[in-house]
Amino acid sequence: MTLKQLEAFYWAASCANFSLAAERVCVSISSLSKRIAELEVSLGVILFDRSGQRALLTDAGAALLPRAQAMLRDAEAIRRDVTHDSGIRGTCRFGVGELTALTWLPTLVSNARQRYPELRLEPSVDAGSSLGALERRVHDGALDFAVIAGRSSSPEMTSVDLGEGRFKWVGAPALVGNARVVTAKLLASTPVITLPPGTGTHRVLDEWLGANNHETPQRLTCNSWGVVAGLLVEGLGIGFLPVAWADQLTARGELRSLGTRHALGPLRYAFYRRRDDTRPLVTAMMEVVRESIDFSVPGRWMRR
Amino acid sequence: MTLKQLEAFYWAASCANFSLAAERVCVSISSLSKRIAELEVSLGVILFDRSGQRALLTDAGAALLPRAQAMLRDAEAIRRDVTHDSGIRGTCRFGVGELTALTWLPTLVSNARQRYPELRLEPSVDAGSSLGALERRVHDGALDFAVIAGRSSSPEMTSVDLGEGRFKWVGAPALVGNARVVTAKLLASTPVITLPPGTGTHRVLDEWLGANNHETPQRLTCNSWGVVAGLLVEGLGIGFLPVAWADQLTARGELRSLGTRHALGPLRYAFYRRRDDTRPLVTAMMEVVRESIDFSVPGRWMRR
DNA sequence: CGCGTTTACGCCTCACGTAAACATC
DNA sequence: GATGTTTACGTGAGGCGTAAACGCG
Repeated sequence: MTLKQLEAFYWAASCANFSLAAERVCVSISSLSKRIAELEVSLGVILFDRSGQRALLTDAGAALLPRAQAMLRDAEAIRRDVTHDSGIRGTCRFGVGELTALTWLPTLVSNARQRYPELRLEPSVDAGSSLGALERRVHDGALDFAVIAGRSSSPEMTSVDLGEGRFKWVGAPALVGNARVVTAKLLASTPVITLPPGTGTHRVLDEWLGANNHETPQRLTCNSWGVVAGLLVEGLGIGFLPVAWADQLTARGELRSLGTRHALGPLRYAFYRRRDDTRPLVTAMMEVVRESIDFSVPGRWMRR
Repeated sequence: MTLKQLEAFYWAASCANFSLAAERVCVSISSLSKRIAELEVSLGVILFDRSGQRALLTDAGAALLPRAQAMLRDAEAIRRDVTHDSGIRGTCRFGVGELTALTWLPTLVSNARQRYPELRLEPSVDAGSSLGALERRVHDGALDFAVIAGRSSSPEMTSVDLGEGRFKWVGAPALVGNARVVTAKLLASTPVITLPPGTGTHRVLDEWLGANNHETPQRLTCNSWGVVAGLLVEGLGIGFLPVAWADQLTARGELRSLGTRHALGPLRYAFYRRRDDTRPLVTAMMEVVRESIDFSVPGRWMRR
């Protein structure tokens, strides 16, 4: 039994498949498989049930899992304490939505690089695909954490609230004319440009429509905030943008702000991580996220 | 950092020198040294101060020691629990005095072999050398434990009381004639045959002499109980033997029991182990010792 | 046939022991 | 010179990745 074997086993048991685990451990799938097989020989116990297509933990494997985790945690603690070093190094893969990517992600990367120079960051931007995609990738072990709108659905995940983003209704001056508010008539005559169903933003729209008893208007969706803003500026419909973006474009005269009876609900963001992943790396990154997150950034792509 | 490196480090730090540690780990001194050197490189810390003749723990090494021990303990616990196995295997080196060796040591070996068939026992009999020899060998790491008369002197050792052995004065019929008690006159005219100074038995004699205000008689010492008994039977002096031995030889008529005003003090035996050695192996062996120890065994060598 | 895991195999590193060298007392 | 540790070095096992094979859906 070696620490390498325990590490291979732990990640293989924690990730969706050996492939993802092998990436974590930075070895080939073949080596990962062999390390696990050797651990099984060493302990004289079968850890995975290979009868199916994917390897599943046996009871013995489930019994070993927490102990292996404890060993790895202790080993990490030794490296950290004896070396007098944060121990935050290696690779950190995380996911964010496109809105985050376009606003405070650069701040996050900058802060993280400054605080943990030896940490290699691999942000993965999920461009408005279905809401659960990032969460699933965290759950599968492909990502260390994700910043997502909404709360966790799986009991194996934990989410920590990070604050909320707010939106403002806007429309191109040429489209809305003298209108200053979003009326039922306006909604009936022009499409709402927003993100696709399944995204947090789309849900904000649904809730707003329900609260205002509006009929469902025609929707024009695109999975890119940049494109959404562009379409709005082009006057192809009305919609809402993050407050900072809306203010900037309104100040330039490219868009006009539209009032509403009820304000758009906020979009709450949360830090998602696997409940059983207690690595200091993830907690450290959560702190960096907390101090980097800022919904008032106008978005770099706008600074033409 | 590997478990092997931690193991090498732990035993090197716990034993008196690398030689003894290498025996524990069952590798050459060279390999042990290299493992430690590699651990130092891996952690980026010097663990031993090699300036002197013997390697001494540095502060960093002292900080690592308990953590390394914890890691090894956990690793052992995994092997034990996952394998559903006592985990008592390998080699157990221990020391006993000659009196023990001649009485209940066979019982101990038998019980231990029955209970832990995979455990290889290496008893080391200390034939009446100085009292501290066995204790020092335990302290140095050459032995896992020892059964010694008397209590621990070092704060790094713990001793657990195991019971007491009692003695009876005897003399050969031809020597003592009609005498039935040990008198000052008898002590003045004939030597006392016993173990050498520094042994627990010798101390029992000293205390008895003091309690009875006897002058120090002539002593004939030998580091072998067998020889002592033989000399007594041959009538070369008086002395005392473990009760069971004395009774047996008295019943055969080879010796005659001698009364005294004050009885000989008991010789208390204790199980000695290093305080910081918390291996289940040692505790398990202590249990076997407790159920094997029996001072009423007449001693196998007597069954001619 | 795709996906996930294992096996085959050549390569090369690394860990081992023997023996010599080194250092301290 | 005795004791204790490290270095030199040749050898062999074992861990690695590529690529092919296997097995389940």
